Amino acid sequence: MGIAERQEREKAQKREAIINAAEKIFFAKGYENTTMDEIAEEAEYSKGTIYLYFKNKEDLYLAISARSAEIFYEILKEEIDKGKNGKEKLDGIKKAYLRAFLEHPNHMKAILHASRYPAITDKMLNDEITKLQFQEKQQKLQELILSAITMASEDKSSTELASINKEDLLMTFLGGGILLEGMYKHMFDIKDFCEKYYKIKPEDLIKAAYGLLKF
Amino acid sequence: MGIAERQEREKAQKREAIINAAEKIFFAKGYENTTMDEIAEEAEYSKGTIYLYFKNKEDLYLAISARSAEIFYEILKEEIDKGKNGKEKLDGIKKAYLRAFLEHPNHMKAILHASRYPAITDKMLNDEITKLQFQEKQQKLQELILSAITMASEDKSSTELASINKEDLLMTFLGGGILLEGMYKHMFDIKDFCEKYYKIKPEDLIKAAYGLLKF
DNA sequence: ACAGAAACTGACTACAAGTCAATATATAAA
DNA sequence: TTTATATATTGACTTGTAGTCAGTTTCTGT
Repeated sequence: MGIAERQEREKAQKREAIINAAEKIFFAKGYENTTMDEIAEEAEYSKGTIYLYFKNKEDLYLAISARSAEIFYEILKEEIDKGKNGKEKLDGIKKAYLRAFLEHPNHMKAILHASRYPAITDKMLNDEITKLQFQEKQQKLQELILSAITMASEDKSSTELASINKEDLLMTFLGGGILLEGMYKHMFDIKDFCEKYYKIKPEDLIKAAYGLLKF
Repeated sequence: MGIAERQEREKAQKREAIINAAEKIFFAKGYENTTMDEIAEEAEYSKGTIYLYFKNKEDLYLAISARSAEIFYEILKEEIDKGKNGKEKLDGIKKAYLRAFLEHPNHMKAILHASRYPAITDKMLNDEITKLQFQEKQQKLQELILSAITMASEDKSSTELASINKEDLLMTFLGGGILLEGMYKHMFDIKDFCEKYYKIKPEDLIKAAYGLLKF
């Protein structure tokens, strides 16, 4: 039994090592200009081995995107947790976006770029495990943001926020995510997307998206 | 002289025809899944001919992006012009973004996707003609938005907007453009980008970008 | 020590971007 | 009208890279 566990651990470590090598090359040269041979060389494996751990080039890039999403989530959580009251927590969300882009430009780029590649989107929409992981993260993110909003709207000291509808605010973020190209392929098919993914009426999403551009 | 003019006109028409064919295939199958042979067949030319009109695949896609930017600009102008006062004109900006995404999803996608491809960005940054065209459009867009803001801030009826600093608002849009991935490649290298392109301090841009996420 | 499983390799295949010598067509000159 | 020159077009070819797979090496249990 110990052996099987060790084997699994080693496999995961090798996978990580390949992702590290790939990340290095991808970030330095860009997706299109990176060859699998280069990644293989950097990882000190043959190309065939890379394909034992990842279905194809896009799948490997997806792994980097997933890691990037994790980084963003951690920053978001950290900034929200830092806030002492609702208002501060909401400011934390904005701060997190900016910190993420300034401190981890390549990883944020990876998140935004993931949706470009058909195979990545396909896997996200059709592969059960990937889909579940994605939805789980998505939900954690929503809960985090919603809790900040809830606290802000219950916060007596911030009079202007107290009157704001919680669901509207959440939708603002979801709409914002779509406009920001978030990780979604289907941002463009807004009509379909609303119903399929968020199960809300497009009009409501549009209303929410308007909110994002409010100043 | 008449002949030379006709030749030029025909050349432009052929170019347009190729762009139309390419647009059809790209929008139907996506950039990666489209081959130059397919485009050539749709355009009823040989592949070699396509390369007489466009340097490469990315260059052809850039032409579609440019057309898309034109469409967006027209919608933006239309919605801003529709507004009777400053407040309505500002609302027009938001409406334009949403109309554009709902009515021309593929073209908006083309705008967002252009920055992904190295050769496209390269041409935008290094080819003098492309650069000039891009900056010209950029400026027209800025003027359009700025005029709406100016009018809004001078508008006696909208008390809340009267106090807002014009430059701050403009920067909010520029920052927003960056966050939205606009058409910019260098959105990610924020520090460099601020100084090179807009000649403003990053801190100011960040302040402006915060504004975008304000609710 | 051996058999079978698992991990790994790199030469090979398939496919698509981009090239270019050859060909066809249009224009100008004689 | 004929010929020469310029311009437009072609598609077979070259090149580069993603992805495969038959063969080899290494590990594990008996």
